[in-house]
Amino acid sequence: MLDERKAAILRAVVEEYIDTAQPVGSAHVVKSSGVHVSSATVRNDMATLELEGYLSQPHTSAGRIPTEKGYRFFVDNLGAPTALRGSDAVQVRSFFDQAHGEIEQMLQDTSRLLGDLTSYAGVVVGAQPAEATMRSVQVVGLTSTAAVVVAVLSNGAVEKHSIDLTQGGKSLAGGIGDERVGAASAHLAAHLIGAVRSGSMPVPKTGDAATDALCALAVKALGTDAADDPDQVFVGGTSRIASAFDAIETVREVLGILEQQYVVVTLLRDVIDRGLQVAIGTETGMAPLADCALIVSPYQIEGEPAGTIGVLGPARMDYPQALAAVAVVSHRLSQRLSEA
Amino acid sequence: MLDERKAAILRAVVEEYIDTAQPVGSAHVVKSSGVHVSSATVRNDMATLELEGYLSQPHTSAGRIPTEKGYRFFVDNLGAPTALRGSDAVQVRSFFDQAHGEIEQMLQDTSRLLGDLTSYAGVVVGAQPAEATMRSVQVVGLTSTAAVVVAVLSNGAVEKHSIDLTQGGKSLAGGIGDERVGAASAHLAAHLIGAVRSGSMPVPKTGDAATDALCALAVKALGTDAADDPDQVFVGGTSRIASAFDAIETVREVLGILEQQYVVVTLLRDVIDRGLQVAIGTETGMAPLADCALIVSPYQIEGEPAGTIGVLGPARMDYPQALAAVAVVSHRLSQRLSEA
DNA sequence: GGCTGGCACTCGGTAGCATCGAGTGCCAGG
DNA sequence: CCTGGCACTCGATGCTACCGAGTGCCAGCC
Repeated sequence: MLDERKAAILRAVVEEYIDTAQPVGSAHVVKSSGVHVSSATVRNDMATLELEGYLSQPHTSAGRIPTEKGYRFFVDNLGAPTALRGSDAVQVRSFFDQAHGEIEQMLQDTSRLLGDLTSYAGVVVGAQPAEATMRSVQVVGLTSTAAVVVAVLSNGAVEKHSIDLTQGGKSLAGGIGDERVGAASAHLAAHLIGAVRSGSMPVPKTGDAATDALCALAVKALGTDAADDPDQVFVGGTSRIASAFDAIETVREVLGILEQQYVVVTLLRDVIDRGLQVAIGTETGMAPLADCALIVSPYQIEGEPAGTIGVLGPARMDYPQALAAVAVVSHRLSQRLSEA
Repeated sequence: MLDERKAAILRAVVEEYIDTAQPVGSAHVVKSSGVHVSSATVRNDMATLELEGYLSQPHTSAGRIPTEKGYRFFVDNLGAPTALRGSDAVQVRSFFDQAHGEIEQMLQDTSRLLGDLTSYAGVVVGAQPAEATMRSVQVVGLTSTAAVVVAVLSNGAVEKHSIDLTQGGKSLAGGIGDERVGAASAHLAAHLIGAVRSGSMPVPKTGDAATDALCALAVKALGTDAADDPDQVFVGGTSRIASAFDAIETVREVLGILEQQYVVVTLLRDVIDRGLQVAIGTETGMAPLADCALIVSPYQIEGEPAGTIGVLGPARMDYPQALAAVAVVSHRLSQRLSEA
């Protein structure tokens, strides 16, 4: 463990570097850290901190820069969470007061809100309605070989899946008439409404091969894990990534990551699963994010874990501010989604 | 109009500049343009071209760069459309052969495909099902003060709108029971199925105030113009924007535009409405896109105009390649969406 | 033992300067 | 009207000198 003074020095270096993106020298630390010792003493301590891996030096005659370990110590020792800036608090409040309508739209807007609050990229992974029960199930025929299943879940989510009837084996080979679609729709409604959505929902046979085949396709479509549903990832404020790094190549790589919804979901889930709230650099597990930090927080609906929000920015991120933003938004979002 | 040789010189400058991003000198033009005159002659012509606004000079002793007008002349005189590169043609073919499932997913993937083909950002604006008829309308209650209307349209689109019953005036003030939701659902289905979706769909009164109020809310929700539905905009390959410009500020601005779905829709629509296929620089009507070019193409479903695809890249874009990509993808997409 | 003032040293950044060369404009002659 | 020739421009490149922020270390002090 670091002694009091070294911790203060480290903290000062991190804060200064976050602010200026310039290597921090011992003189600056003396001015800003509140430790009342000479710069020579600070230098000695900084040398030790470098030896222990908290700081590094871009070149001999420059100041120090925090390492990943340095940032980690910093966030682990932040102490009491900061409050949001007043104007930001107002923005969050008015956002959630005005929020209404489609949940997807709201989550998308929330990702943008996170971006606005932090000047980094905001990410929202939507609720996985795994535990929801079905309120309505309906099959609607479009052509003789295409149909859609639409299900409304108890949490208000609407799921839609296309069905290609040519996939349904020989009993559907010739297409299917409206009456059988109707029969299948009624049959599914009768047996699935009230059931928990899952990968294996038993539906009894009707005796009619074509109707049963259609039901089977519909059930299969409905059972597809919603976590794989790419509509459930929302990223906002990506343009801010361009301001966060000066190496254009880094910008490209980070944007490339954010484009891949599946990767983003996995990333957030991994971090949450490891019990982290903040992942710095290699802690994210993704090489292109070596210069990034990620802050995550789960949110709940009616107390049940529902999804994750996060902020992705440079490792030299304003952690107190970003942590506050993520915490507040996660809290307000949970509230908002639970009250409906 | 430009004489033969000046046109050839201009073409050579544009092509070279697109390739290298370096100002092009008279000597290079002689080598690459096929005009068999001396560099001095080319210089004279280039001076004229500059005077007429097709070229500009970053500074006195440098080569020439195409102006917006120069690019415009270039694309207007491209002649026969180029074919896609072989490998790209294969990629398009296999993409559409494998495409299946949800239309939203497919459009999203299409935007990514466009990005891959051109190395710029791909944009797809989804079908506006304004002309579609309703195949199914359903109201599902969630709580005593919230419900959703779900409509399936003849083109396979599923529309979902949340309804907040507290907005429904005093007849709904106390919430509403399941039986009335059911009544409203049946009533709407009876009168709207088969109707063209529009902003004003008449629904007769039932005589029950609460049911009528709910119906009114549902109809209003359904009538909302689908063009405003932000789910209908898909942008892919944004990370490539980072490679397309060297000024990081430009990257930020362009990404900022692409983030605003409403702006993107408007942008594409404006360009299409002006009858353009290519919009260069200020032709886009957006100041931050001064260094960009946009290629658009509408696509059809069953011969009916359905939406727009496009590619946004730097003004020094590989126009032949990008035009070919947009044309082919638009064609194949139309085909694919019509066959279902 | 730990802190401090002092000092020599390092090395990236900047300014000044000469040089280079790609490119131009122009002109006189074919 | 085209061309070879030529003087000129001006960004890019490379060199040198220098500055200064910052370091490491040491001898001395509390």
